Amino acid sequence: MDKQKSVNNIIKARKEREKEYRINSIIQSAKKVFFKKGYLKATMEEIAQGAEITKPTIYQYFKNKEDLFFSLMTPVIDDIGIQLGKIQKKLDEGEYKSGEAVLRAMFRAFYHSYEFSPETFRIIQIFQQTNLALELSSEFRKEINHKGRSNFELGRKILSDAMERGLINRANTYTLADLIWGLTVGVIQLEDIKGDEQLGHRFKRSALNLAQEFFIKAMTAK
Amino acid sequence: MDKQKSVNNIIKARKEREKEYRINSIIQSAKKVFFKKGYLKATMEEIAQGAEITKPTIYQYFKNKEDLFFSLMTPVIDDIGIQLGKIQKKLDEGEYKSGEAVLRAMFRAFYHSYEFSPETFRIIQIFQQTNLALELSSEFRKEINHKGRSNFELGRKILSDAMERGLINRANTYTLADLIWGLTVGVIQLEDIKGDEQLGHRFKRSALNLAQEFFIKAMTAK
Amino acid sequence: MDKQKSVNNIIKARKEREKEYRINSIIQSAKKVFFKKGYLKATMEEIAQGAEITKPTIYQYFKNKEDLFFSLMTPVIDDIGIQLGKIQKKLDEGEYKSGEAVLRAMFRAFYHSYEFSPETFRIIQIFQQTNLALELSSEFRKEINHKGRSNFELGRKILSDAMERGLINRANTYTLADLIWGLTVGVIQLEDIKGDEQLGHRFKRSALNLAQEFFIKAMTAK
Amino acid sequence: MDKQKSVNNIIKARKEREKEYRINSIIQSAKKVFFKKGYLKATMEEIAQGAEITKPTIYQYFKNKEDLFFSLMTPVIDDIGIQLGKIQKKLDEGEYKSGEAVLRAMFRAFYHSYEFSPETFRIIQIFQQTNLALELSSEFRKEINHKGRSNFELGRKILSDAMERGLINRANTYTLADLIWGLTVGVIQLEDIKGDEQLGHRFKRSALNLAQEFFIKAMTAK
DNA sequence: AATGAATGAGTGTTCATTCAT
DNA sequence: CATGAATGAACACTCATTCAT
Repeated sequence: MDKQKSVNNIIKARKEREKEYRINSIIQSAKKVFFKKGYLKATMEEIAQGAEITKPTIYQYFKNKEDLFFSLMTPVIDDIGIQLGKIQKKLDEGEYKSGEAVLRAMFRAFYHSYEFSPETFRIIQIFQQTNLALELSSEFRKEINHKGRSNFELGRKILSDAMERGLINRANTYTLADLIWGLTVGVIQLEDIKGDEQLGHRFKRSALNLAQEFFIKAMTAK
Repeated sequence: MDKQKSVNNIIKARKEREKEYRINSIIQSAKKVFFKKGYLKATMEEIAQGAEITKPTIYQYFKNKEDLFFSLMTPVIDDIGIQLGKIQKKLDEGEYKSGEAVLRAMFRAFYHSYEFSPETFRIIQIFQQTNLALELSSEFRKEINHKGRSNFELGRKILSDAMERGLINRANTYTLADLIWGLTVGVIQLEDIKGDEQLGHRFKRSALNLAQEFFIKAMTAK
Repeated sequence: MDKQKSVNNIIKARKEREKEYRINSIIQSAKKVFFKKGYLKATMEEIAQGAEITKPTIYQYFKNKEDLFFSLMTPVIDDIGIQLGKIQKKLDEGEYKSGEAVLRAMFRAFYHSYEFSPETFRIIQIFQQTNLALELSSEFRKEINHKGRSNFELGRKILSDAMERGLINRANTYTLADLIWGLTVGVIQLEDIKGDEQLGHRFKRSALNLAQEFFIKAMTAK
Repeated sequence: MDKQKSVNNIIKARKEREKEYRINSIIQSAKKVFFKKGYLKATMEEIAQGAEITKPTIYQYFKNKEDLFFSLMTPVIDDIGIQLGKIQKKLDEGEYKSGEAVLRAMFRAFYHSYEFSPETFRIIQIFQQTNLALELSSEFRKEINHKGRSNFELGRKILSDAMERGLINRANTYTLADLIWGLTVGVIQLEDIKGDEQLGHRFKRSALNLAQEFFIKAMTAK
């Protein structure tokens, strides 16, 4: 009997794996399609084809197009939050000896998700655009906006703590946080576009690096 | 008979005026609607209503939705080109005494169109998004890309000239030009979004100013 | 110039006629299809085909499926209301010499719309069914329910007035009004079904007539 | 070995019981859902959930949605047939002393199923609607229609026998049978609708009672 | 026997675009 | 020149039904 039970468990585990695999393949395909087409132009049909399934199967795992889209966003935003949390902790523990280190870490927090998965990162941009234009059902909108705001506040906190500790120059933390985020997104976006046009791959990313250097220099200059 | 001819001319002139007026009202309405809804969500119907005409009339003056959209873009890109041209000229004539002045002028060149008409400026962002997603008919795409590239080259030229003259520090001009543009667009975009959420109006625009200050400081630091 | 104006008027009038014709052909087709298939099974496609147009054209004249459906209902309900109104007026003016005349008139008020257009009448039945099951947008639902109730109240008023005047026997007017309506609808419904099955065409309608006779006899019996 | 056999029988019996229990729980759930939603809006999913099983299990016991639906109908129709059969028998045996008693019994035959289970009764109404609209597979349609007709003939027979015996006035039995059935269904239907709108619960059912009184009075009047 | 998963076939609705007037 | 009217092509989403396990 125990044997039977363990066989059942094995089957159950396999099914679980397959389910996760399925969800994952949908997510991967959705990422690609949303990335390539934007929210509105992306069709469930194309996403399904990319995942090698049929449309209705998507609806088995995701309530609707919005739900699917937001499922892509959440991990990125969460990831940024986690990275920022780590910085805050290290800062609290006095592990940063220079403002440069703090700022570099912050930039990396944002840049991290992009490096790991540029497609996913651009989902955020698409959200920012979509957010302006579409009436997204507030259910998800609220959640996302909440998380976004919470990340923003975390960033501000880090900056103001770093100021308290005399690691970086004083400035309006709202403005600063905006600047870092806007700069990162704007430059990445531009690079994406240029990348599409094959206009000099080797220069990609260097703009962002340069931006950081300038930013850091300015914020730590005596 | 001469009298008749001149009457005809007057009528012709009026018709011309009316035509321009009509085109202009379409463009103004299109600007608003594209701004508010993005390219895909914008409908010809809504644009027509805003221009107080009916849908088919738009097609009298614009080949299709794309054509209309690009008609909005061109002046903005041209405007930036003109501003950059002026800077180049002043630079050639040795009128800039400091790197700060040059860079400030460059930022203003980009920022100019936004300040003058935020709606129009955002059309460019929408284009950047759309460009990635839509299969835009290459006819316009080429034209726009050509102009964009030409602006980019103009910007690079200004930067490298300024370096030659020892006004700003040496750096990769490709990267620098990207940085200025990406930073401007990214921060404006962010401010637009935040503006929608009413999350602190007074901080708007200051992020962009701060970014410029940092940038200038770093590029002119000894 | 007057000539031109009158020509324009003629054209305008023709267009008006054509428009009404179009709307009418949609309504006729919708009637048939809703009648044949019921609300849910009826498709906009089939209605369009019946009207010899394409689907989107329907949406030029009707907001959506519901709107179209209710557009069919309203006239029938209104017609009944008008018929009842006439009865009330004649009753007020003392024109009915017997209870039999009043009741016969009431039955005819309901039966009138069926005789004139059985399809349209059955729409009401479909509404009653649909009303139970579907979440119809309350906008229309309210309007219809209001009219229905108002007809019901009108019927009750006639009955109670007739009682006051000693024309018919006293009874609960709520119950009576329900009875007349339920009986009419129920019998017509049954006849429709039987008619479909070709089970004795000559008996059709006689059931309703018989029901009326019984009803009248009972209500006017000493 | 006999022991084993009897154990097997016990198990078999249990399985049989469980199977019946399962079928019954599906039927109960289906009744509720069809009642609430009508044939088309009712989903197999919701029926399954109500029966605390999953969709495919339904297909173990019922060929398809239609089959399930008709499985609900048959008992109601049979019940009416049984009630009518009893009346016929009593009539044959001369147990009815008055026409009133016969007619009252007939009404009760129809009303019986409604009183016992309004949900089940409304299935019949839904069938009448659905029958008109859907292309039901003729297999079941025939069976149902046969039973329906047979009930109808039974009703006619009772009426004509009662006429023969001088218990009720003479009239066309086809018409009369239609009238009784149409009246019952129509009034119940109306009451159901009104019940939903909470428009006077206490008046419910009284319309049907009143209808019966009128009917009886008219059929037995000298 | 029961189920998780998958899917084919459909349906209402929207919108850029065209055309006769 | 302007427009009322029409339409082809899409697309999100649903559901009865099947199948491997």
